[in-house]
Amino acid sequence: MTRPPPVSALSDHLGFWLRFVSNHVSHAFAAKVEERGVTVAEWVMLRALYGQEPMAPSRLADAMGMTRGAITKLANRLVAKSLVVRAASPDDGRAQTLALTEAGARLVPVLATLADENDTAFFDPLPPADRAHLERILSDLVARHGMRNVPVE
Amino acid sequence: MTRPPPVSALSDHLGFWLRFVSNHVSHAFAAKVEERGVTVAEWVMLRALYGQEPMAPSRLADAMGMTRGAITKLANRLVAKSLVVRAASPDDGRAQTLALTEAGARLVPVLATLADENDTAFFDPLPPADRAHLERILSDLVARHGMRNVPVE
DNA sequence: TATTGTTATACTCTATAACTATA
DNA sequence: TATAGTTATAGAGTATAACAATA
Repeated sequence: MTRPPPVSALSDHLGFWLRFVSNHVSHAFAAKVEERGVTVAEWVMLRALYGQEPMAPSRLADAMGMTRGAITKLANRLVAKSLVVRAASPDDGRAQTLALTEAGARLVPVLATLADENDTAFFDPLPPADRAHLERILSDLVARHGMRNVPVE
Repeated sequence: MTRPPPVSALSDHLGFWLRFVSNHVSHAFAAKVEERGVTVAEWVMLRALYGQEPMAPSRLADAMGMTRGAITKLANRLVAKSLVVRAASPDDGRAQTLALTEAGARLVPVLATLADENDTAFFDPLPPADRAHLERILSDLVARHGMRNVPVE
């Protein structure tokens, strides 16, 4: 019987550790916002609409890096929860707009506070120099690789 | 009309940047392994089985941080692709084992090379000191928060 | 009774493609 | 004919709970 050739382990990759930590932070945040009845993707859409004029779904699709079909589905859920309203565009019969309801606008600061708290709980134990360094390295990577899509997963 | 109170932006959180970068790396890797006909979760299971004795699904569930139901589904797909085989355990009539087929064992080094290349392409542009620092900070966070589950998303 | 594993169900997120209505 | 948006379908991932077989 032949021995299996040695191959790299999952943990040999920086990408692995990045995903490990990122998933942990995201899952903790997801659990918090779900107590408020929304998912992370829904939070991202609510935040994108907050303080803005009614917005075309296609603009949201660009901003969130999702297809228009995905935006429709997400918006449907938020409309069903009475956090978002759809309206026909006055100038273009094809166009729709999405905007927060009053309840949606009230919810965003609550969710933003949860996001603040989640981040604080997770990263505050780090020495301040490490936090700053992490932030700089990550934004460096974003710039180097020209990343654009806002993550919602 | 009342102005909306100012709230933190998505990008004010380190968790946001972490997810941003992590998703980018993971999606690039997912695209690569999918050319070989497997998903990232399937790769994680294949790697876990590589070079090991036939393994109980429940052990894989622990190792991968998934439920037994999820493991069954994942294993079903890999069995259908002839990369994994199921067998009854000799000593316990309830128990099953999962193991790589020859094709599965041949595929793992190929996928491991893709993982190496993906990581290199993404992180090599960083100054070596930054890479080392990033690695240290991430493993520090893993330790501080007692994270255990291997990420497969 | 407890445990192993499978199956069923359901929900989120994703993408592609067909379709409707309007420009 | 192009564009805006919706709808339909499908697949991957997640989880819970019911179930069968065995211990």
